[in-house]
Amino acid sequence: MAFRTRLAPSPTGDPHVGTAYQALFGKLWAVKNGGSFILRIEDTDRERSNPRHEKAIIDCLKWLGLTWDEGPDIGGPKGPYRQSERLPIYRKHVDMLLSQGHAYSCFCTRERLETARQEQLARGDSNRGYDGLCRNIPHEEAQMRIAAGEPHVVRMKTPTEGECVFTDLLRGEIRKEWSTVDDQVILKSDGFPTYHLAVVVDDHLMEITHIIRGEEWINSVPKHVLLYGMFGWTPPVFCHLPLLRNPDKSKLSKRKNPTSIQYYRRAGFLPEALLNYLGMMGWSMPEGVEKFTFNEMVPHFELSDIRLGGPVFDLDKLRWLNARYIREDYTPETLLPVLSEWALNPPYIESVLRVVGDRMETLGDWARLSAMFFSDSTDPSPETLEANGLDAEGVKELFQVSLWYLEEGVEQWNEEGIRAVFEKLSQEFGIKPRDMNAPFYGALCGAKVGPPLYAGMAVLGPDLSRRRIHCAIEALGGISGKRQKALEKKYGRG
RNA sequence: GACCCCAUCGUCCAGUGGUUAGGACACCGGCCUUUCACGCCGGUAACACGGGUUCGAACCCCGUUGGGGUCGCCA
Repeated sequence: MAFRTRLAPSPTGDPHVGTAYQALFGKLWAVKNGGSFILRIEDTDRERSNPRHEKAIIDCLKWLGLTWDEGPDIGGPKGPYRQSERLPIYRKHVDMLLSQGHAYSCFCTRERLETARQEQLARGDSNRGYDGLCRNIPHEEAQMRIAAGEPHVVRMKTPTEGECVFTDLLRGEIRKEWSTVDDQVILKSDGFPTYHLAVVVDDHLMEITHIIRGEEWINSVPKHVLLYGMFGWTPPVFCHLPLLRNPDKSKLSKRKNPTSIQYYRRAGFLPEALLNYLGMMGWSMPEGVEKFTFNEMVPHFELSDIRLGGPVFDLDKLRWLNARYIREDYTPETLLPVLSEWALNPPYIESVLRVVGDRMETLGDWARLSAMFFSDSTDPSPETLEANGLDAEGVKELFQVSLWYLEEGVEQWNEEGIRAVFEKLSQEFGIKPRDMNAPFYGALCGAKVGPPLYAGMAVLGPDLSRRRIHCAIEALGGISGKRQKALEKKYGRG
Protein backbone atom coordinates (compact mmCIF):
# COMPACT_ATOMS: atom_id res chain seq x y z
CA MET A 1 0.00 0.00 0.00
CA ALA A 2 1.26 3.45 -0.91
CA PHE A 3 2.45 5.64 1.91
CA ARG A 4 0.28 8.67 2.50
CA THR A 5 1.06 11.29 5.11
CA ARG A 6 -0.71 14.55 5.73
CA LEU A 7 -0.41 17.93 7.33
CA ALA A 8 -3.62 19.10 8.91
CA PRO A 9 -3.27 22.67 10.13
CA SER A 10 -6.18 24.75 11.30
CA PRO A 11 -6.31 28.28 9.88
CA THR A 12 -6.89 29.96 13.21
CA GLY A 13 -3.70 31.94 13.52
CA ASP A 14 -0.38 32.85 11.99
CA PRO A 15 1.47 29.96 10.35
CA HIS A 16 3.41 28.31 13.17
CA VAL A 17 6.95 26.95 12.96
CA GLY A 18 5.65 23.83 14.72
CA THR A 19 3.37 23.25 11.75
CA ALA A 20 6.36 23.47 9.42
CA TYR A 21 8.24 21.06 11.69
CA GLN A 22 5.51 18.45 11.36
CA ALA A 23 5.19 19.13 7.66
CA LEU A 24 8.91 18.55 7.19
CA PHE A 25 8.91 15.12 8.79
CA GLY A 26 5.59 14.17 7.24
CA LYS A 27 6.75 15.06 3.76
CA LEU A 28 10.14 13.45 4.31
CA TRP A 29 8.47 10.19 5.21
CA ALA A 30 6.20 10.28 2.18
CA VAL A 31 8.99 11.16 -0.24
CA LYS A 32 11.38 8.60 1.18
CA ASN A 33 8.79 5.88 0.69
CA GLY A 34 7.61 7.01 -2.70
CA GLY A 35 4.27 8.07 -1.26
CA SER A 36 2.16 11.19 -1.20
CA PHE A 37 2.00 14.16 1.10
CA ILE A 38 -1.40 15.74 1.58
CA LEU A 39 -2.45 19.14 2.89
CA ARG A 40 -5.82 19.26 4.60
CA ILE A 41 -7.22 22.42 6.11
CA GLU A 42 -9.02 21.78 9.39
CA ASP A 43 -11.34 24.75 9.52
CA THR A 44 -14.08 23.31 11.68
CA ASP A 45 -13.83 26.13 14.20
CA ARG A 46 -16.15 28.65 12.63
CA GLU A 47 -15.32 31.47 15.02
CA ARG A 48 -11.58 31.39 14.66
CA SER A 49 -10.98 30.04 11.19
CA ASN A 50 -10.08 32.66 8.64
CA PRO A 51 -9.26 32.32 4.93
CA ARG A 52 -6.53 34.90 5.46
CA HIS A 53 -4.76 32.44 7.74
CA GLU A 54 -5.21 29.59 5.31
CA LYS A 55 -3.58 31.65 2.61
CA ALA A 56 -0.70 32.55 4.93
CA ILE A 57 -0.16 28.89 5.83
CA ILE A 58 -0.08 27.87 2.20
CA ASP A 59 2.28 30.71 1.31
CA CYS A 60 4.69 29.94 4.11
CA LEU A 61 4.81 26.21 3.45
CA LYS A 62 5.54 26.86 -0.19
CA TRP A 63 8.21 29.38 0.78
CA LEU A 64 9.90 26.64 2.78
CA GLY A 65 9.58 24.24 -0.14
CA LEU A 66 7.20 21.99 1.77
CA THR A 67 4.81 21.43 -1.09
CA TRP A 68 2.08 18.79 -1.29
CA ASP A 69 0.67 16.35 -3.80
CA GLU A 70 -2.95 16.89 -2.89
CA GLY A 71 -4.50 19.88 -1.19
CA PRO A 72 -7.21 22.54 -1.23
CA ASP A 73 -5.38 24.69 -3.77
CA ILE A 74 -4.55 21.94 -6.26
CA GLY A 75 -7.22 19.36 -5.57
CA GLY A 76 -6.69 15.63 -5.78
CA PRO A 77 -8.58 12.33 -5.89
CA LYS A 78 -9.66 12.35 -2.24
CA GLY A 79 -11.01 15.89 -1.95
CA PRO A 80 -12.32 18.21 -0.92
CA TYR A 81 -9.33 19.04 1.26
CA ARG A 82 -11.00 21.69 3.34
CA GLN A 83 -13.10 20.28 6.16
CA SER A 84 -15.76 22.97 5.94
CA GLU A 85 -16.50 21.57 2.48
CA ARG A 86 -17.00 18.05 3.80
CA LEU A 87 -19.93 18.61 6.14
CA PRO A 88 -22.29 16.09 4.49
CA ILE A 89 -19.64 13.41 4.88
CA TYR A 90 -19.37 13.99 8.61
CA ARG A 91 -23.14 14.17 9.02
CA LYS A 92 -23.48 10.80 7.32
CA HIS A 93 -20.92 9.23 9.63
CA VAL A 94 -22.45 10.75 12.72
CA ASP A 95 -25.83 9.37 11.72
CA MET A 96 -24.22 5.98 11.33
CA LEU A 97 -22.89 6.11 14.89
CA LEU A 98 -26.20 7.42 16.17
CA SER A 99 -28.20 4.65 14.59
CA GLN A 100 -25.84 2.01 15.90
CA GLY A 101 -26.00 3.38 19.44
CA HIS A 102 -22.36 4.41 19.46
CA ALA A 103 -23.27 8.04 19.93
CA TYR A 104 -26.09 10.06 21.45
CA SER A 105 -27.56 13.53 21.40
CA CYS A 106 -26.65 15.76 24.31
CA PHE A 107 -28.78 18.73 25.30
CA CYS A 108 -26.62 20.09 28.09
CA THR A 109 -26.15 23.83 27.85
CA ARG A 110 -22.75 25.44 27.88
CA GLU A 111 -23.70 27.01 31.18
CA ARG A 112 -24.45 23.65 32.78
CA LEU A 113 -21.21 22.20 31.50
CA GLU A 114 -19.27 25.18 32.78
CA THR A 115 -20.89 24.93 36.21
CA ALA A 116 -20.24 21.21 36.35
CA ARG A 117 -16.60 21.83 35.46
CA GLN A 118 -16.26 24.40 38.19
CA GLU A 119 -17.76 22.02 40.72
CA GLN A 120 -15.43 19.23 39.68
CA LEU A 121 -12.53 21.61 40.03
CA ALA A 122 -13.72 22.81 43.43
CA ARG A 123 -14.20 19.26 44.65
CA GLY A 124 -10.80 18.32 43.34
CA ASP A 125 -12.22 15.46 41.31
CA SER A 126 -9.53 13.38 39.74
CA ASN A 127 -11.76 12.44 36.83
CA ARG A 128 -12.90 15.54 35.11
CA GLY A 129 -14.95 15.70 31.97
CA TYR A 130 -18.52 15.22 30.85
CA ASP A 131 -20.65 13.55 33.52
CA GLY A 132 -22.83 11.61 31.08
CA LEU A 133 -26.13 13.23 31.99
CA CYS A 134 -27.65 12.86 28.53
CA ARG A 135 -26.20 9.45 27.83
CA ASN A 136 -29.32 7.57 28.80
CA ILE A 137 -32.02 9.79 27.37
CA PRO A 138 -34.36 7.42 25.49
CA HIS A 139 -34.09 7.62 21.73
CA GLU A 140 -37.73 8.72 21.31
CA GLU A 141 -37.37 11.54 23.79
CA ALA A 142 -34.24 12.77 22.12
CA GLN A 143 -35.97 12.71 18.74
CA MET A 144 -38.83 14.79 20.12
CA ARG A 145 -36.53 17.37 21.65
CA ILE A 146 -34.55 17.65 18.43
CA ALA A 147 -37.78 18.01 16.45
CA ALA A 148 -38.81 20.76 18.84
CA GLY A 149 -35.69 22.61 17.86
CA GLU A 150 -33.75 22.19 21.09
CA PRO A 151 -30.04 22.91 20.54
CA HIS A 152 -27.87 19.86 20.95
CA VAL A 153 -24.56 18.25 20.19
CA VAL A 154 -23.67 14.63 19.49
CA ARG A 155 -21.33 12.76 21.80
CA MET A 156 -19.61 9.45 21.28
CA LYS A 157 -20.13 6.71 23.88
CA THR A 158 -16.92 5.85 25.63
CA PRO A 159 -16.47 2.59 27.52
CA THR A 160 -16.68 2.99 31.29
CA GLU A 161 -14.15 0.32 32.13
CA GLY A 162 -11.16 -1.50 30.75
CA GLU A 163 -8.23 0.10 29.08
CA CYS A 164 -7.30 1.30 25.66
CA VAL A 165 -4.02 0.03 24.27
CA PHE A 166 -2.51 1.56 21.18
CA THR A 167 0.92 1.84 19.64
CA ASP A 168 2.91 4.94 18.94
CA LEU A 169 5.67 4.41 16.42
CA LEU A 170 8.20 6.20 18.62
CA ARG A 171 7.05 5.23 22.08
CA GLY A 172 5.71 1.73 21.68
CA GLU A 173 2.64 0.60 23.56
CA ILE A 174 0.64 3.25 25.38
CA ARG A 175 -2.21 2.36 27.73
CA LYS A 176 -4.98 4.51 29.08
CA GLU A 177 -7.92 3.61 31.29
CA TRP A 178 -11.24 4.20 29.56
CA SER A 179 -12.56 5.63 32.80
CA THR A 180 -10.25 8.60 32.25
CA VAL A 181 -11.75 9.31 28.82
CA ASP A 182 -15.07 11.15 28.75
CA ASP A 183 -17.84 11.19 26.15
CA GLN A 184 -16.30 13.51 23.62
CA VAL A 185 -18.43 15.82 21.50
CA ILE A 186 -18.15 14.76 17.86
CA LEU A 187 -20.71 17.06 16.28
CA LYS A 188 -21.22 20.61 17.49
CA SER A 189 -24.56 22.38 17.72
CA ASP A 190 -23.76 24.32 14.56
CA GLY A 191 -23.56 21.06 12.63
CA PHE A 192 -19.78 21.19 12.30
CA PRO A 193 -17.76 18.18 13.44
CA THR A 194 -15.14 18.48 16.15
CA TYR A 195 -11.52 17.67 15.45
CA HIS A 196 -11.87 14.15 16.80
CA LEU A 197 -14.57 13.06 14.40
CA ALA A 198 -13.28 14.93 11.39
CA VAL A 199 -9.70 13.76 11.74
CA VAL A 200 -10.71 10.10 11.94
CA VAL A 201 -13.17 10.23 9.07
CA ASP A 202 -10.83 12.19 6.83
CA ASP A 203 -7.69 10.23 7.58
CA HIS A 204 -9.58 7.07 6.73
CA LEU A 205 -11.29 8.37 3.62
CA MET A 206 -8.07 9.99 2.40
CA GLU A 207 -6.27 6.71 3.03
CA ILE A 208 -3.65 8.21 5.26
CA THR A 209 -1.18 5.53 6.35
CA HIS A 210 0.87 7.49 8.89
CA ILE A 211 -0.42 10.16 11.21
CA ILE A 212 2.54 12.37 12.02
CA ARG A 213 1.61 15.17 14.36
CA GLY A 214 2.44 16.84 17.67
CA GLU A 215 2.68 15.07 21.00
CA GLU A 216 -0.18 17.16 22.35
CA TRP A 217 -2.53 14.70 20.64
CA ILE A 218 -1.43 11.54 22.41
CA ASN A 219 -4.13 11.80 25.04
CA SER A 220 -6.89 11.87 22.47
CA VAL A 221 -5.72 8.82 20.55
CA PRO A 222 -8.02 6.49 22.57
CA LYS A 223 -11.03 8.44 21.34
CA HIS A 224 -9.78 8.13 17.80
CA VAL A 225 -9.02 4.44 18.15
CA LEU A 226 -12.53 3.94 19.49
CA LEU A 227 -14.02 5.76 16.50
CA TYR A 228 -12.00 3.65 14.09
CA GLY A 229 -13.42 0.60 15.82
CA MET A 230 -17.00 1.87 15.70
CA PHE A 231 -16.69 2.45 11.97
CA GLY A 232 -15.01 -0.91 11.47
CA TRP A 233 -11.85 0.69 10.15
CA THR A 234 -8.20 -0.10 10.77
CA PRO A 235 -6.31 2.82 12.32
CA PRO A 236 -3.19 4.14 10.57
CA VAL A 237 0.22 4.24 12.22
CA PHE A 238 0.44 6.88 14.93
CA CYS A 239 3.64 8.86 15.26
CA HIS A 240 3.68 11.73 17.72
CA LEU A 241 6.53 14.18 17.31
CA PRO A 242 7.99 15.98 20.31
CA LEU A 243 6.84 19.56 20.81
CA LEU A 244 9.17 22.44 20.02
CA ARG A 245 9.93 24.34 23.23
CA ASN A 246 10.61 27.82 24.54
CA PRO A 247 13.91 28.39 26.35
CA ASP A 248 12.05 27.64 29.62
CA LYS A 249 11.00 24.27 28.14
CA SER A 250 7.31 25.04 27.90
CA LYS A 251 5.56 24.43 24.59
CA LEU A 252 6.73 26.95 21.99
CA SER A 253 4.51 30.00 22.29
CA LYS A 254 4.45 33.44 20.77
CA ARG A 255 4.65 35.02 24.18
CA LYS A 256 8.16 33.69 24.68
CA ASN A 257 9.51 33.19 21.18
CA PRO A 258 8.64 34.26 17.67
CA THR A 259 6.46 31.42 16.36
CA SER A 260 5.16 32.80 13.09
CA ILE A 261 6.93 31.61 9.97
CA GLN A 262 6.09 35.00 8.53
CA TYR A 263 8.23 36.63 11.17
CA TYR A 264 11.28 34.59 10.19
CA ARG A 265 10.69 35.35 6.56
CA ARG A 266 10.22 39.05 7.15
CA ALA A 267 13.20 39.22 9.52
CA GLY A 268 15.48 37.96 6.79
CA PHE A 269 15.97 34.28 7.46
CA LEU A 270 16.47 32.07 4.43
CA PRO A 271 13.90 29.33 3.90
CA GLU A 272 16.60 26.70 3.39
CA ALA A 273 18.20 27.64 6.70
CA LEU A 274 14.96 27.55 8.65
CA LEU A 275 14.02 24.20 7.14
CA ASN A 276 17.50 22.85 7.83
CA TYR A 277 17.27 24.05 11.40
CA LEU A 278 13.94 22.34 11.95
CA GLY A 279 15.53 19.18 10.59
CA MET A 280 17.98 19.13 13.45
CA MET A 281 15.29 19.29 16.07
CA GLY A 282 15.07 15.75 17.38
CA TRP A 283 16.93 14.29 14.43
CA SER A 284 20.41 14.40 12.98
CA MET A 285 22.34 13.52 9.88
CA PRO A 286 25.07 10.86 10.04
CA GLU A 287 28.49 12.04 11.14
CA GLY A 288 27.18 15.16 12.78
CA VAL A 289 26.66 17.04 9.54
CA GLU A 290 24.71 20.14 10.44
CA LYS A 291 24.12 21.86 7.16
CA PHE A 292 21.87 19.84 4.89
CA THR A 293 18.96 20.10 2.48
CA PHE A 294 15.65 18.30 2.33
CA ASN A 295 16.92 16.08 -0.48
CA GLU A 296 20.02 15.18 1.50
CA MET A 297 17.84 14.16 4.42
CA VAL A 298 15.64 11.81 2.40
CA PRO A 299 17.97 8.78 2.10
CA HIS A 300 18.95 8.96 5.78
CA PHE A 301 15.60 9.78 7.31
CA GLU A 302 13.89 7.27 9.57
CA LEU A 303 10.89 8.23 11.67
CA SER A 304 12.08 5.83 14.34
CA ASP A 305 15.33 7.78 14.78
CA ILE A 306 13.54 10.84 16.12
CA ARG A 307 14.47 11.75 19.69
CA LEU A 308 11.64 12.32 22.10
CA GLY A 309 12.99 15.04 24.35
CA GLY A 310 11.26 18.30 23.42
CA PRO A 311 13.91 20.42 21.67
CA VAL A 312 14.32 24.06 22.60
CA PHE A 313 14.08 26.37 19.61
CA ASP A 314 17.35 28.29 19.78
CA LEU A 315 17.37 31.54 17.81
CA ASP A 316 21.13 31.90 18.22
CA LYS A 317 21.84 28.65 16.51
CA LEU A 318 19.34 29.38 13.78
CA ARG A 319 21.13 32.67 13.11
CA TRP A 320 24.47 30.85 12.97
CA LEU A 321 23.08 28.38 10.46
CA ASN A 322 21.51 31.14 8.42
CA ALA A 323 24.87 32.91 8.36
CA ARG A 324 26.53 29.78 7.04
CA TYR A 325 24.08 29.66 4.16
CA ILE A 326 24.72 33.28 3.28
CA ARG A 327 28.49 32.82 3.47
CA GLU A 328 28.80 29.45 1.83
CA ASP A 329 26.02 29.35 -0.72
CA TYR A 330 25.85 32.89 -2.03
CA THR A 331 28.03 35.35 -3.87
CA PRO A 332 27.29 39.06 -4.22
CA GLU A 333 25.73 38.26 -7.58
CA THR A 334 23.43 35.55 -6.28
CA LEU A 335 22.62 37.27 -3.02
CA LEU A 336 21.33 40.38 -4.72
CA PRO A 337 18.21 38.79 -6.21
CA VAL A 338 17.46 37.17 -2.86
CA LEU A 339 17.78 40.49 -1.12
CA SER A 340 15.55 42.05 -3.75
CA GLU A 341 12.88 39.50 -3.26
CA TRP A 342 13.08 40.01 0.48
CA ALA A 343 12.83 43.79 0.77
CA LEU A 344 15.12 45.54 -1.63
CA ASN A 345 12.56 45.85 -4.37
CA PRO A 346 10.98 48.95 -5.91
CA PRO A 347 7.47 48.51 -4.45
CA TYR A 348 8.76 48.14 -0.91
CA ILE A 349 11.37 50.84 -1.21
CA GLU A 350 8.70 53.11 -2.58
CA SER A 351 6.43 52.42 0.38
CA VAL A 352 9.31 53.24 2.69
CA LEU A 353 10.01 56.41 0.73
CA ARG A 354 6.42 57.46 1.24
CA VAL A 355 7.02 57.69 4.98
CA VAL A 356 10.64 58.89 5.09
CA GLY A 357 10.94 60.83 1.84
CA ASP A 358 9.95 64.22 3.26
CA ARG A 359 12.58 63.89 5.93
CA MET A 360 15.49 63.56 3.52
CA GLU A 361 17.64 66.62 2.97
CA THR A 362 20.02 64.78 0.67
CA LEU A 363 19.74 61.45 -1.01
CA GLY A 364 22.42 60.34 1.38
CA ASP A 365 19.94 60.54 4.23
CA TRP A 366 18.03 57.67 2.75
CA ALA A 367 19.91 54.80 4.35
CA ARG A 368 19.86 56.27 7.85
CA LEU A 369 16.18 57.13 7.71
CA SER A 370 15.17 53.82 6.15
CA ALA A 371 17.27 51.47 8.25
CA MET A 372 14.42 50.44 10.54
CA PHE A 373 12.51 49.08 7.55
CA PHE A 374 15.33 46.81 6.53
CA SER A 375 16.28 45.23 9.80
CA ASP A 376 14.99 42.72 12.28
CA SER A 377 15.17 44.13 15.79
CA THR A 378 15.99 47.64 16.97
CA ASP A 379 17.56 47.12 20.41
CA PRO A 380 15.78 49.98 22.13
CA SER A 381 17.43 51.50 25.19
CA PRO A 382 15.22 51.96 28.26
CA GLU A 383 15.37 55.75 27.90
CA THR A 384 13.67 55.63 24.52
CA LEU A 385 10.84 53.62 26.05
CA GLU A 386 9.72 56.24 28.56
CA ALA A 387 6.27 57.78 28.49
CA ASN A 388 4.92 60.86 30.24
CA GLY A 389 2.55 59.76 32.94
CA LEU A 390 3.51 56.10 32.92
CA ASP A 391 6.16 54.25 34.85
CA ALA A 392 8.02 51.31 33.38
CA GLU A 393 5.32 48.91 34.57
CA GLY A 394 2.70 51.07 32.92
CA VAL A 395 4.61 51.14 29.65
CA LYS A 396 4.92 47.37 29.69
CA GLU A 397 1.20 47.08 30.30
CA LEU A 398 0.57 49.50 27.44
CA PHE A 399 2.81 47.48 25.14
CA GLN A 400 1.19 44.21 26.10
CA VAL A 401 -2.32 45.47 25.54
CA SER A 402 -1.28 47.04 22.24
CA LEU A 403 0.00 43.64 21.19
CA TRP A 404 -3.36 42.07 21.92
CA TYR A 405 -5.26 44.76 20.08
CA LEU A 406 -2.89 44.61 17.16
CA GLU A 407 -3.33 40.87 16.94
CA GLU A 408 -7.07 40.86 17.00
CA GLY A 409 -8.27 44.32 16.20
CA VAL A 410 -6.55 44.83 12.87
CA GLU A 411 -8.20 42.86 10.12
CA GLN A 412 -6.49 44.99 7.49
CA TRP A 413 -2.97 45.95 8.44
CA ASN A 414 -2.91 49.53 7.23
CA GLU A 415 -2.54 53.02 8.62
CA GLU A 416 -6.23 53.43 9.38
CA GLY A 417 -6.56 50.09 11.11
CA ILE A 418 -3.52 50.83 13.25
CA ARG A 419 -4.74 54.31 14.05
CA ALA A 420 -8.01 52.86 15.29
CA VAL A 421 -6.13 50.55 17.63
CA PHE A 422 -4.06 53.39 19.03
CA GLU A 423 -7.11 55.59 19.54
CA LYS A 424 -8.73 52.80 21.46
CA LEU A 425 -5.56 52.38 23.49
CA SER A 426 -5.37 56.08 24.19
CA GLN A 427 -8.89 56.04 25.61
CA GLU A 428 -8.31 52.86 27.52
CA PHE A 429 -5.23 54.26 29.22
CA GLY A 430 -6.50 57.83 29.46
CA ILE A 431 -3.35 59.28 27.94
CA LYS A 432 -2.98 61.74 25.11
CA PRO A 433 -1.82 60.06 21.90
CA ARG A 434 1.30 62.22 21.84
CA ASP A 435 2.44 61.00 25.25
CA MET A 436 1.28 57.47 24.73
CA ASN A 437 2.96 57.01 21.38
CA ALA A 438 6.39 58.16 22.58
CA PRO A 439 7.59 54.76 23.81
CA PHE A 440 6.34 53.15 20.62
CA TYR A 441 8.87 55.18 18.67
CA GLY A 442 11.51 53.65 20.88
CA ALA A 443 10.16 50.17 20.34
CA LEU A 444 9.58 50.42 16.61
CA CYS A 445 12.39 52.77 15.52
CA GLY A 446 14.92 52.20 18.25
CA ALA A 447 14.99 55.96 18.83
CA LYS A 448 12.81 58.67 20.31
CA VAL A 449 12.02 60.00 16.90
CA GLY A 450 11.12 58.42 13.62
CA PRO A 451 8.66 58.44 10.77
CA PRO A 452 4.94 58.73 11.58
CA LEU A 453 4.04 55.82 13.81
CA TYR A 454 0.95 54.40 12.14
CA ALA A 455 2.18 54.77 8.58
CA GLY A 456 5.56 53.42 9.60
CA MET A 457 4.04 50.37 11.23
CA ALA A 458 1.85 49.83 8.21
CA VAL A 459 4.98 49.61 6.05
CA LEU A 460 6.90 47.54 8.57
CA GLY A 461 4.12 44.98 8.66
CA PRO A 462 2.50 43.07 11.53
CA ASP A 463 5.23 40.53 12.17
CA LEU A 464 8.14 42.88 12.67
CA SER A 465 5.99 45.47 14.42
CA ARG A 466 4.75 43.00 16.99
CA ARG A 467 8.15 41.47 17.44
CA ARG A 468 9.69 44.86 18.21
CA ILE A 469 7.02 45.74 20.74
CA HIS A 470 7.54 42.37 22.31
CA CYS A 471 11.29 42.92 22.46
CA ALA A 472 10.67 46.33 24.04
CA ILE A 473 8.71 44.65 26.82
CA GLU A 474 11.65 42.33 27.38
CA ALA A 475 14.05 45.28 27.34
CA LEU A 476 12.05 46.73 30.22
CA GLY A 477 12.43 43.54 32.19
CA GLY A 478 9.53 41.53 30.81
CA ILE A 479 6.22 40.68 32.36
CA SER A 480 6.01 37.98 35.00
CA GLY A 481 3.64 35.09 34.53
CA LYS A 482 1.55 36.28 37.44
CA ARG A 483 1.32 39.83 36.12
CA GLN A 484 0.49 38.46 32.69
CA LYS A 485 -2.43 36.54 34.14
CA ALA A 486 -3.70 39.60 35.97
CA LEU A 487 -3.53 41.63 32.76
CA GLU A 488 -5.34 38.97 30.82
CA LYS A 489 -8.12 39.11 33.35
CA LYS A 490 -8.19 42.91 33.39
CA TYR A 491 -8.47 43.13 29.64
CA GLY A 492 -10.70 40.11 29.18
CA ARG A 493 -8.12 38.02 27.39
CA GLY A 494 -7.77 34.25 27.36
C1' G B 1 -5.11 17.40 41.17
C1' A B 2 -5.76 12.98 37.75
C1' C B 3 -3.90 10.81 33.47
C1' C B 4 -0.23 10.44 29.49
C1' C B 5 4.73 11.47 27.65
C1' C B 6 9.83 12.60 28.40
C1' A B 7 15.05 12.84 30.86
C1' U B 8 23.56 13.10 28.00
C1' C B 9 27.23 19.93 28.69
C1' G B 10 23.17 26.36 29.47
C1' U B 11 21.08 24.82 24.25
C1' C B 12 20.83 21.24 19.74
C1' C B 13 22.57 16.47 18.56
C1' A B 14 26.23 11.64 18.69
C1' G B 15 26.71 7.60 21.79
C1' U B 16 22.17 1.75 22.22
C1' G B 17 26.57 -3.11 27.86
C1' G B 18 33.32 -2.21 27.95
C1' U B 19 34.63 5.41 25.10
C1' U B 20 39.97 9.80 28.32
C1' A B 21 31.47 10.37 27.16
C1' G B 22 32.19 13.07 20.91
C1' G B 23 30.55 17.31 17.64
C1' A B 24 27.83 22.06 17.06
C1' C B 25 25.63 26.83 19.09
C1' A B 26 26.52 30.07 23.14
C1' C B 27 30.39 31.54 26.58
C1' C B 28 35.82 32.41 27.96
C1' G B 29 41.06 32.68 26.35
C1' G B 30 44.65 33.02 22.15
C1' C B 31 46.07 33.40 16.82
C1' C B 32 45.01 35.83 12.07
C1' U B 33 43.69 40.88 10.76
C1' U B 34 43.82 48.48 9.52
C1' U B 35 38.38 47.52 12.57
C1' C B 36 34.48 44.03 12.74
C1' A B 37 32.82 39.52 10.96
C1' C B 38 34.76 35.03 9.03
C1' G B 39 38.58 31.36 9.82
C1' C B 40 42.07 28.69 13.03
C1' C B 41 43.87 26.88 18.02
C1' G B 42 42.59 26.02 23.06
C1' G B 43 39.26 26.09 27.49
C1' U B 44 34.93 25.83 31.00
C1' A B 45 30.78 22.59 30.86
C1' A B 46 26.62 16.84 30.92
C1' C B 47 25.06 11.00 31.57
C1' A B 48 18.97 13.99 37.52
C1' C B 49 18.90 10.60 41.95
C1' G B 50 18.31 5.68 44.31
C1' G B 51 17.82 0.62 43.77
C1' G B 52 18.36 -3.67 40.90
C1' U B 53 20.17 -7.08 36.27
C1' U B 54 25.34 -7.94 34.79
C1' C B 55 32.16 -9.57 35.27
C1' G B 56 30.90 -4.56 33.59
C1' A B 57 26.06 0.15 32.91
C1' A B 58 24.84 6.92 29.95
C1' C B 59 22.83 2.56 27.47
C1' C B 60 18.31 -2.88 30.22
C1' C B 61 14.34 -3.07 34.56
C1' C B 62 11.89 -0.70 38.90
C1' G B 63 11.19 3.48 41.98
C1' U B 64 11.98 8.73 43.14
C1' U B 65 12.69 13.54 41.46
C1' G B 66 12.36 17.04 37.67
C1' G B 67 10.24 18.87 33.10
C1' G B 68 6.33 18.84 29.49
C1' G B 69 1.45 17.77 27.63
C1' U B 70 -3.87 16.77 28.14
C1' C B 71 -8.21 17.18 30.88
C1' G B 72 -13.43 22.79 25.77
C1' C B 73 -19.58 22.63 21.35
C1' C B 74 -10.28 24.93 20.15
C1' A B 75 -7.48 22.43 17.16
